[in-house]
Parts: sequence; structure tokens; C-alpha cells
Amino acid sequence: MNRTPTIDDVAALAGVGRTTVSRVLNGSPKVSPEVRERVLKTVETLNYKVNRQARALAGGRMHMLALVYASDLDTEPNSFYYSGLELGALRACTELGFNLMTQAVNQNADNTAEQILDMIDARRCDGLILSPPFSDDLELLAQINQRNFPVICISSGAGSQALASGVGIDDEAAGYDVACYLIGVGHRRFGFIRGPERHVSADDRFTGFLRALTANGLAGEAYVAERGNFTFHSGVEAFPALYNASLRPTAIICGNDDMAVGAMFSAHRMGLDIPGDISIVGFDDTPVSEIVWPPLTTVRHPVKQIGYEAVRMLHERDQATSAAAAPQSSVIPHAVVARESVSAPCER
Amino acid sequence: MNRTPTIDDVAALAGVGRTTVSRVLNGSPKVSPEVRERVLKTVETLNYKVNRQARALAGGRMHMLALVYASDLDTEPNSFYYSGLELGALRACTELGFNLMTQAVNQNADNTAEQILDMIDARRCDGLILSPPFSDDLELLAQINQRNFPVICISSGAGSQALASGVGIDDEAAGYDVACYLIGVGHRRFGFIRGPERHVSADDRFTGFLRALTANGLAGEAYVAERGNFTFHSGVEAFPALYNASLRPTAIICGNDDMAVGAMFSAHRMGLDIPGDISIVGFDDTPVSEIVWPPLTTVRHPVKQIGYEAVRMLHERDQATSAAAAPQSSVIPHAVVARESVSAPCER
DNA sequence: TTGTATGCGTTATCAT
DNA sequence: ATGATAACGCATACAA
Repeated sequence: MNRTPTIDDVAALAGVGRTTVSRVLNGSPKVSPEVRERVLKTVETLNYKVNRQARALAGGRMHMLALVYASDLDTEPNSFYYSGLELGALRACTELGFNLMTQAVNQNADNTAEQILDMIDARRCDGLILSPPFSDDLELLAQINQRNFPVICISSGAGSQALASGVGIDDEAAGYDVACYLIGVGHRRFGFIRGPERHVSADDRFTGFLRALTANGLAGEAYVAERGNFTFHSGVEAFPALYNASLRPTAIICGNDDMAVGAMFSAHRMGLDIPGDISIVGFDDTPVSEIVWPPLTTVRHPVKQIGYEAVRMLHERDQATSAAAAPQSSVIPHAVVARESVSAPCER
Repeated sequence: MNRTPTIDDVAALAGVGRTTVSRVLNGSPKVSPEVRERVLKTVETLNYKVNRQARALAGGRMHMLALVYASDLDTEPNSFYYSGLELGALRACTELGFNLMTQAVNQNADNTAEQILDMIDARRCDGLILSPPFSDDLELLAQINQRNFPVICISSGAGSQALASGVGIDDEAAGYDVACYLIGVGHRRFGFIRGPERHVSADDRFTGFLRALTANGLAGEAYVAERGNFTFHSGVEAFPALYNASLRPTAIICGNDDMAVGAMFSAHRMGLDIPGDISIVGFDDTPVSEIVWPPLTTVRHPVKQIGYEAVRMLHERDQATSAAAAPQSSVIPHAVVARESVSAPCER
């Protein structure tokens, strides 16, 4: 019979106590170099691996972080936005010795908050990363705070930031910047495909756009807007109404890249030339923006870095001696990245 | 002091034994309806949640399945291929009461097998889903079998299927089918962007293509081929050499959609019209194929369904009384899906 | 049908 | 610096 070795097997073979083995396994400084060496060798020869279940039960911590994201489970796979977030978080977890789990939550369910709180109550993780739109669910955040549970919000709005720490870009400024960029190129009439309701960061982008219009003396009826839901298809559907509006915009700003690609698709279908007939810009600089034709002008939103930063902040709080500190918000720089879907408006 | 409730708290309040609570929690039939009701009510009022760590330690099983996929951690986020796999697996897990974890493994590391075996040895999961190229690592599979550990291979080749159960499409037949489709449309000279080495399923696709050529009396020098690595960029780079070859193909077949989109990008950059000047087809029917312009003709590879099937098979083995059965391979139907990136060749 | 007792493999507490 | 011992919360063999 050949059971898998336990910590006691190691202790016995190394001729030390169980506690000592545990100490070297956890990098405690209070163990003589000589003994440490011997234990390590024994671990090697036995091919011993710590039992994570036992460790989690005994230690009360499982070193598991959960990234929760909105999903439909039926519709399209999650966009590159989430992939980027996950990749960044994963890298930080690897470096910091955490495990990462991703938790899809159907945003149309009526018990989303309950599902998320269950992850806490059922001790499935010891840290939470909330992505939009959950990161802006104030009710949910209040419940989490009541449990005094570590959480980081991604791209959360002002209301959320008062309740919990967050990471993200300054979406209002980003919206302002793209608009200014377009105005600088010569555009005066705009179309805007907004994000879904309750996405605070999406609204912030629109608000920034509006401020740029005002700042440049273009207030009033210089734009026409539609709502999308961040999917390719919503971009496809929103474009025609915008383009055919009596205002006839020369540039379309989209709340994210997926919708921008949808708008481009519609434009192609209508026989329009991009950017000759219509300029289009996206938001987020996800990988799609580089693979479509023409390459999409967009605003860089370093989601990978944001994912990384999120777990770094979680780890920081984990290390902290005091219980809960005041919420901190980390803002990551954004930038307009000019590619080939924008040109000066062609006056007719 | 308000500790989180344990099973003993529930038992005490409900006035039953600990085991009885455990029974209703695990759906055992041997408990009277009356008592079950009472326990359930108590669980509700106490907001009791089972401690998964304790359950895993005591039960020896954690109901955790791991989906391992190739990643670079530095390069582009994983393609839609993996997202689809994960989504399907996740749905099946939800239905079957499993948890799903995804494990990224850097395919360029020199200890990939070790990393994967560690998931078994360290008891991090009780079932493994291996995606390419790991699903074709015969050495690794031998080691897994030696541990008698449940595993399902995605899109594995013949060699792998002898060692472990698998799910996937018939890649050789799929390659044959696209080629026949193109030949039927009128094409006679082809370019082929192959997948990376060691990807057995990618080679199978190429083999099927070759067979179609022979079957249609086009053996000999009717094609020119390049190798890619399944990324967009490799498609971008491979295209010009193919198009400018003295053979001058009228249709390009790509080993997956990402490379096809790359080829399309290159064609656009060269001022070519698709499909007027060159027809392009992809492989997998991932979401990108619907969002590029023109919509990409490709072959449907139902990865979501495959992911679902993989955990279903794992669950089946889990339920089975006997230890290890003979490997079984499930083949999912594929189909050429015609969109707008292919037309009859324009003879000059 | 129900309850009791034991063990899962580790970390934490407290001695030494 | 090291070790003995007590939790940790649950499943399960066994007894009733």
C-alpha cells in the first residue's frame, strides 16, 4: 500500500517534529538552516505536496481570490475585456502565491448579490474582485462591508469608491480626451453609442464627451446618441440610426471596442468607406481593435494592468495588520491610440 | 461573539444528530420527510453554508474539475476558442454540481508536464480536462494513467485517444470537407496556413485537405503551405508569401480563425478585395469570424458543446462503480459554414 | 431511520 | 529553535 505522503511522513523520515516541517513549508525564519535543509531534502525524496484542503481548514485561509464577471452563459463568450483582466490578475496571483478562481454570474438573474455573497459566506475565497456592473452595486458593497470582507472594485464610479477600494482609468477624462482628439482632427458632428444603463463608467465616458463639446463651444445639438449593451450586435444595430440621423455625424464614438467593431460592420454593409465616409472610434483598446480592418482608433484601457493592480491591492490589505482601512482608489493612465479608422471629415 | 454556524449548530437547534444534518445536506434518501423539513428550515434561519474545505478534507473529494489551457501570460489573451470551451464546461459543471477551475500553463516552460501533474499530486482537483497541445502529450498521459486519475482530452489525436478518453470533431474529415467545398466552388490552386507543430488536430486538418486534393485529381503541385502558430500575427505574416507564390492560389485555407483573420488583414493591407481577388476560409467558427469584414467562411467547431461533453464524461466516470474503463472518444459533428469570404475564383 | 465516534492533514497555541 | 497537542468542520463506518 502506497498512500500519498503526509506531513507526518516527512517529519518522521527527517527525524523532526511535525511543527518544524510546517515551519519550513511556510518559510518561517525560526528554524535552523541545517534542519531546514534536511526537511527540504526529505520533501523532495518523498515528493510530498501539502494538502491544500487540510491547510485551508486548519489555517482558516485558502489563499484564493475570486474574479467575478458578468456572463450570460448563453450568449457570446466574454469579450477580451474580461480575458485581459483575468490574465493580469493571474500573473499577480502567481507572483504573490495566490490562487485565482473566476466566477461567472448571470447579470440577468434576480439574485446576483446573493450569488456573490454566497462566495463569502460559503468561504469559497478570501478576497473578491468585482468587475462591472457588479462593482457599482452599492447595495451589494454595503453587504460585503458588513461582513468586513476584502474586496476590490474594477472601474467603479464615485458612489462605489466611497464604499470600497477600486482600480480603473478616469473614464470621464478619457471620454473628454477622445472627443477633443476628434474635434482636433476637424469633426463637429458626432454620434455616440453609449453603454448599458447602470454601467457607471460607461456613463462617465459619455459625460466626458459632453464636457468636451461644451469646452469647445459645441454645446447644443452637435451630437446624436443611442444606447447599446456593449456587444457587437448592439453596435451593428445602433449604427444605421446614428448615420442616417438628420444631423449626419462625421464621427461615431462607441462606448467600447466591441460596439465599435459592430458599427464598422454596419458601415461596411452599407457600402461606406471607413474613415473616408465616416470615422469610428472605440474604447478599451482590446485585441479586436488591432485585427479589424481598418485598425480601430480607440482609447487605451490597460485592463491587464488593472487586473494585476487589483490583486496587488488585495494582497496589501491581506498583509496589513489593522483590520479595515479607508477605501483607496488607484487610477491607471489612459491614452488615445490613433490607428486608421479616423480621418478628417470629408465635407460634401 | 457570533461565529459562523457549523453543522453542529444546525444539529443542535434542529434537535437532531450531526449525521442527520449531513444526510439532508447531501440528499440522502434515508431521512424522514418531516425531519428533513425541520433541518432545512434550521439551515435557512441560521443561514448555514457548508464549509467546503472541511467537506473536501473529510470526504477526500472536492468536486473540482480543472480545465488546463496553453497560455503565454505575456502575449495576447487567449482566443475565443478557450472561452468557448470554458463556457461549455462551466454550464455542465453548474448542472452537475461541480466546481470549475481554469489553469493556465505556459506552453513554453520546460516543466509543463510537472505543472499539470502537480495539480493531481497536490490534490487541487479531482478531474482534469486537457486542451491542445497538452491533450496530445503522450508522456504526460502515461503519467496521469499511472496515477489512475480521471482525465478527458480535447481534440486529441489517435495516439492520445488510445491512452485517454477524448472529445472533439473529426479534424481530418473537416479538412477534407472544406477543401471539397472550395473545389466545388471552382478553386484549383490553394494556399494553406498550417497550425503549429505538435498540434495533432492541426496536422489532421492539413492531412484531410491533402486527401481531398488527391480525391479530386488535384494531387501534385496544386497548393503551397506555410506554418503559423494559431495567432493573428502569424496569419498576417504567412499570407503575403502564399499569395505571391508562383502558384498564385485563388483560395487560402487557414488552420484556425485567428490566422484567417490575420490573412484577411494582410490582404486588405495589400489592397486586395475579399473574396474578389482571393477567397479565405478559417477553422473553428469562433465569434471573430462573424465580426470581421467580410464575414468569414469557416468550419463549425462546437467548442462550447465539446466543453460541456468533456465534463459530462468526467462525471460519468465519476459515477461509475468500476475503477477505470477503456478510453472512449466522443466525436462531435462539424460543418462548413459559408459566409462571404469565399466566391468562385476570378480567372484572369 | 437516526445517532456516536473516529479520522482527514494541516496550522496555531503553548510549552520547553 | 523545537515539539506535543488541540482545534478546524465535515463525512463515514458502525452501532442502535
